[in-house]
Amino acid sequence: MISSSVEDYLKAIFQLSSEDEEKRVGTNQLAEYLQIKPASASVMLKKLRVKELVSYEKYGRIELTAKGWKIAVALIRRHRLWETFLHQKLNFSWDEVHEVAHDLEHIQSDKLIQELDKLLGYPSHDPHGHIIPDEKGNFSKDERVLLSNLEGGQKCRLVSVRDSSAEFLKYVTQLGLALSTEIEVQEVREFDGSLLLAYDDRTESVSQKFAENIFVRIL
Amino acid sequence: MISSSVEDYLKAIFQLSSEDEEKRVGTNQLAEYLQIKPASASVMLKKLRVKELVSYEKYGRIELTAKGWKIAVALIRRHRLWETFLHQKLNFSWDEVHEVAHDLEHIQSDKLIQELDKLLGYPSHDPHGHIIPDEKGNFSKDERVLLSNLEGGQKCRLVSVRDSSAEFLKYVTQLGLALSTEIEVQEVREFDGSLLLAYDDRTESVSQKFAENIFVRIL
DNA sequence: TATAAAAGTTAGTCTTATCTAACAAATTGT
DNA sequence: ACAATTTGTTAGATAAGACTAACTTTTATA
Repeated sequence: MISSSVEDYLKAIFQLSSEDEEKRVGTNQLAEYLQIKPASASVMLKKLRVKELVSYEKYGRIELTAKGWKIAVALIRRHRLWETFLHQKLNFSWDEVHEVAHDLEHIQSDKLIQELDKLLGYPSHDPHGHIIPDEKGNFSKDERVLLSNLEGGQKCRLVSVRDSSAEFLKYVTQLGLALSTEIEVQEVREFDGSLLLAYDDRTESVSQKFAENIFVRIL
Repeated sequence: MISSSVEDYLKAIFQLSSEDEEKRVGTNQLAEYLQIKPASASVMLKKLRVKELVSYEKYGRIELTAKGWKIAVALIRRHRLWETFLHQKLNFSWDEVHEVAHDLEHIQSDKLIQELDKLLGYPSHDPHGHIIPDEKGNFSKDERVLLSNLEGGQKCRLVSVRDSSAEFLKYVTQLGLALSTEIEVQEVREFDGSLLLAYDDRTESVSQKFAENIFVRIL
């Protein structure tokens, strides 16, 4: 009925839209995210519009319709449930789950997802700390903030990562950080925005860019 | 690297070849099995030959090369492990597992399959009683025979089904038969080959065609 | 053994999703 | 405000895998 490619496009638009509330999603950005050429994205977007999955005017900002949104959220739900499965049941580390989950998420079977959810005990978050939408597509939003927004002296708990690439996750792990690690921001350097962090009896300095990819809950 | 379509073809050739040891596999048969037209199969076969996955001469019988065989067996292993997973962990009945497993089997990740195998406790058979090849592609052959080959008075145990279609499996279930049911063949009618079976305090008559799709071990 | 039927192949078309090259619109900067 | 840059679009090509229609080879049968 609906192809994997189409699903990927919708999910990508969703992800890009939610990264920054008010940032417009454009053809180039989408193409870059999907690792294809802008021309290909442009062609596909026209088809998605015909199918009423996205809405936009030529050269304008791209948005999902209600129909497109539903499909995207269902896909995210499936992706995160599979990631959780891989991590929880099949001993995949958090930097290994993404690729395989990307293939698994395209399998269309309501029963499969419902039962998977049950098997995992209806988890609320995936191994990267991302919220798993429920069957109706409800996202319980949790108040989290980027580590880069904190100031010296504040304490927080790591709740999720923004970048789920294996590369970044390995780096995080190497630093001894994980979900729910309690962190104290000891200092923020004006000069380059780097932060000095204290956690678990260690002290590490991280770049601003790093901090922009870590979500925390302030304590 | 290797597409789902190619995998499907190889698996189909394998299945058809093992159905009847000495029956030749042809284009039409393959097409019928895969639910496509013979012309499409013909074109694809040419490509598979170029890739050295099958060997045959024009208009001749189709056979897998060692390379093709390996891929087919790996696919069967994945298929049967997924079926077992769906049945054992996700409450799918034996007539529901096939379709979803068909999608799942195409996901390529060695770790995924290894860990799945471990999670399931290294099962030897799938929910239809079919042997699951090991990682090296070893098939421990078990001596089983078609129910249709038995004679009146013989006792046996149901070990697997030949047809895995939902339709057939529902019928089997409806008759109160399942894997490991102990059956006594009370009578075989010369006239139409139908059998009178006794098992679990009931007596049922089944057609020859039905009996040709049930594998048993003689007791 | 000649011929009809069955089985298999080839040629050409279609769809989906990609690409490159060329072009058009929008945005930015001076 | 107009040129330069960035962003987006169109046209035409390609690859995979399916299709139909027409043709060829093999097999079965009268």
